[in-house]
Amino acid sequence: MTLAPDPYAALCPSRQVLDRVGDRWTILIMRSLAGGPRRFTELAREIEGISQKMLTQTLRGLERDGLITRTVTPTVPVRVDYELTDLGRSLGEPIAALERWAVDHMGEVLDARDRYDGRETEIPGRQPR
Amino acid sequence: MTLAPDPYAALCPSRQVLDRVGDRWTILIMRSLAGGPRRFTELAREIEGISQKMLTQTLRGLERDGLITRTVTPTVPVRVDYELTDLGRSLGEPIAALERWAVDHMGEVLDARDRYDGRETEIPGRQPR
DNA sequence: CGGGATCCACCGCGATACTG
DNA sequence: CAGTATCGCGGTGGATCCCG
Repeated sequence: MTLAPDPYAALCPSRQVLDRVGDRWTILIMRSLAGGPRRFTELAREIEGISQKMLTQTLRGLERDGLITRTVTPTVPVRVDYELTDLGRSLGEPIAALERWAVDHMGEVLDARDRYDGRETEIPGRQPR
Repeated sequence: MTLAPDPYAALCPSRQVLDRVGDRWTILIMRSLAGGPRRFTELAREIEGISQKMLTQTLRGLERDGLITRTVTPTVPVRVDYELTDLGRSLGEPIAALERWAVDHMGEVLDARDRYDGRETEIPGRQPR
């Protein structure tokens, strides 16, 4: 920690992508934008539960990574549109693959969890019968 | 926030998968285990930078989700082997897709970042030339 | 060897208030 | 409308000690 602040950042590219994709809001925002350009308030409305701070922050990160564009129309009041870039759209494929896995296997995961949690909360001397 | 502690957990299955896959260590552990069963200390050695607490914690989570098995051999000292389940292995595919995207497009992302950061730190009156 | 328990520092994020 | 600025809390993870 004294030498390198984050030794993993430079290690694998997948780590960097996962840091983007893995956070709570990126996927939801990109899914919204997959339906076409969106204004700031539209995104805030479509993505239930997001704070305006996190929306701004995540959008900045996505723009920085070249996954979306931010277009300001200097009317009064100002209008800002966000839109996926080709790069952003290309990321949609692997994400979709992950979502397909989730949908296909979520049942098994949930079952596994039930089994695991059930085992843990058993009273040791008690027979399950 | 007063009604539901986490309204997103129940919303989409992809969210749950991403919470697993997205954290710092899951991918690294599963990649290690893709090479065959591993003991606790082997994992700790292969995955540089992980604390023993996070290794334990992440392994528990993976076991709970049915992605890995934990086998205890009651020798002295005890021996514990971790191994991917079929379910765990099946998750390898979508993850590999994501990693392929990362490798293929990391250059573009990095370029985009440089451009973005460059713009922001420009002195307004100064011409870039 | 393979953990569990505890303590603590950090900071991510929400809430709130203000602005062009 | 689309943000920025500030404050404060809670949870995450590292460090350390202990145990079967």
